[in-house]
Amino acid sequence: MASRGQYSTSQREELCRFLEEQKGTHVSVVDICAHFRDMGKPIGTATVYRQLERLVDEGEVNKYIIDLNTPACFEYIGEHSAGGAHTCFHCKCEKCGKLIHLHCEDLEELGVHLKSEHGFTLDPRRTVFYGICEECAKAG
Amino acid sequence: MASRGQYSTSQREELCRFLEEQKGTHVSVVDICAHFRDMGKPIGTATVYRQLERLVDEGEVNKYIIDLNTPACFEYIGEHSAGGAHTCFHCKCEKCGKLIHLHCEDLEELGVHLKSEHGFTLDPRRTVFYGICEECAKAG
DNA sequence: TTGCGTGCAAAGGTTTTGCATGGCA
DNA sequence: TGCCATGCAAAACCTTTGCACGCAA
Repeated sequence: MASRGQYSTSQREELCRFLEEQKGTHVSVVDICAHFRDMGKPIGTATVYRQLERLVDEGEVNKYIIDLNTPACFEYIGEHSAGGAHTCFHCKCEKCGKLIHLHCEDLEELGVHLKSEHGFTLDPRRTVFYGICEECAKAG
Repeated sequence: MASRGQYSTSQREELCRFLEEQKGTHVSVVDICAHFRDMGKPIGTATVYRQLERLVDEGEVNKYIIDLNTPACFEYIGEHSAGGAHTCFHCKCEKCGKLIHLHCEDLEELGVHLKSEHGFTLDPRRTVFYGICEECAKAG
């Protein structure tokens, strides 16, 4: 969908391309800026934020809020994919602080269950599972 | 269980009492500070943050993040459920802010799944499902 | 030419931290 | 007495905003 009355700039193009390449992971604004700086073609932070906001509105990108004091994560999910928008879940280790991204089909059940049994519409983008990761559990 | 080697101060006592009185709603750090300032017995912002952090660790208080650029919300949820009896999950409505307590057997599966499939030990006390509650969903 | 996009710098607001003081046990 | 908690102020942090310039259409 062509944006209504909005321009397509080289920065936007490159940002989109980069996000698509990262499909499956997420990146923070800092990551993005660092990438383009390293490429020798820096993009202003404000621009990145503004374009990401548009992309989120357009449904091409998901924004994840892990917690305060952790920069937001962004993930490309494809063209305003009405139907199969595939969002992922997050686990945050309370010990080491590591963030784990889960693309797990079984977890979709959770949303279904909450909806049918409890009438609650889960928002996976805001939901974070807290606990202890495998390594920390082994370490004691 | 007395906190291990930690003191109980008047600030902590008063903060706890205030939070208990607010049970069912959520308050921000700014709300808390304003309350005690109005009472003529101000408590430093840093102290409030530090005590809240302890209370969250102890499982007596939940911390909610509605979105970045909105101060975090805190809510008293009761004494440390130490023994573990039945763990209670929480759903937070992003629209009306309502907190829903779920005592649901089926949700125990979530912990089992995360453990067996992803090696992650879920901490139900700190995990909050974000989304839209039934009423708000109907209201559109 | 029109007006949106960019980029820099500064502001905005929340949360954290350093350090000296005060209070609990 | 020893150690933790407090409080102030400053720092750190992410994110937003103002404004002049540049570029797409």
